[in-house]
Amino acid sequence: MKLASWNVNSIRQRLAHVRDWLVAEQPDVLALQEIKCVTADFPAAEFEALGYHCAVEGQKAYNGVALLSRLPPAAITSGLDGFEDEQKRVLAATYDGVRVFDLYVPNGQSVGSDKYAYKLRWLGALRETLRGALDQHAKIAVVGDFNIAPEDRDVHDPDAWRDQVLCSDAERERLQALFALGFVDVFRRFEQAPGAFSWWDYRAAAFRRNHGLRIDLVLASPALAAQCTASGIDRAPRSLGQPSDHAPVWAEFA
DNA sequence: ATGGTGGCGCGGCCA
Repeated sequence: MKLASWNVNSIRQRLAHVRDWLVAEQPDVLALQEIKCVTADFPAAEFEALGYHCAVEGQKAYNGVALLSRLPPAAITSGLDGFEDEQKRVLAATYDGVRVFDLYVPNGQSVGSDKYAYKLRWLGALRETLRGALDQHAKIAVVGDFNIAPEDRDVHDPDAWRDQVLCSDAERERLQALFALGFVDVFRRFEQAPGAFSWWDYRAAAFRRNHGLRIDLVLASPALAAQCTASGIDRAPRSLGQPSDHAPVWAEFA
């Protein structure tokens, strides 16, 4: 099973890129974030024509997540347990016994802001949701835009980013709390070249200079991580015209 | 350089 995740920054603007990538890479599941449209406006028919099922949690203008899959989704849920939220950031479904969570973690804006406090609360609720899910499912994948660079090697200039949002200790501790549940950042299970990032700011020629962060992750529960055979980041779509600011990330499971 | 670019939707917010 090949699982992938891509923050597309508007599915309506990125439809051609996503369609081309699906045809080329044939993932079994592609989790999308920042679709930036209501569910009724999601171009489901375009993906169904390629043989993909769609589960969509849309929102006007901001956020929004969707799951595209070869198999039909089972047991679709949205949101975090016990966390009321207007913002559509979480969608989960089960495929062939694998529970897949698609996340668009809050950005947090800046350390100390109201949005940062919301991000930390949200990550606390995520931890509780995943702890509960582990009681129900052995094989869980948690994929998406985590808006946290796990370590300094995931940051092009760690000193410049020190204590900034996406890199602060409190955010990294919340991510470590997921690892403490047994989840594994499968990308790091494999040999990777340095400077492997998944997001580059649109400004200041950041992609050309590889001024990026690795903030898009595939986490796997212990039983699923044991089946992981490969993981990577596909930089190619980021170099196309009118790209998303994120690249797709993927992992394969036996 | 207190900037820069991009999306939504049409002024300002968000990333």
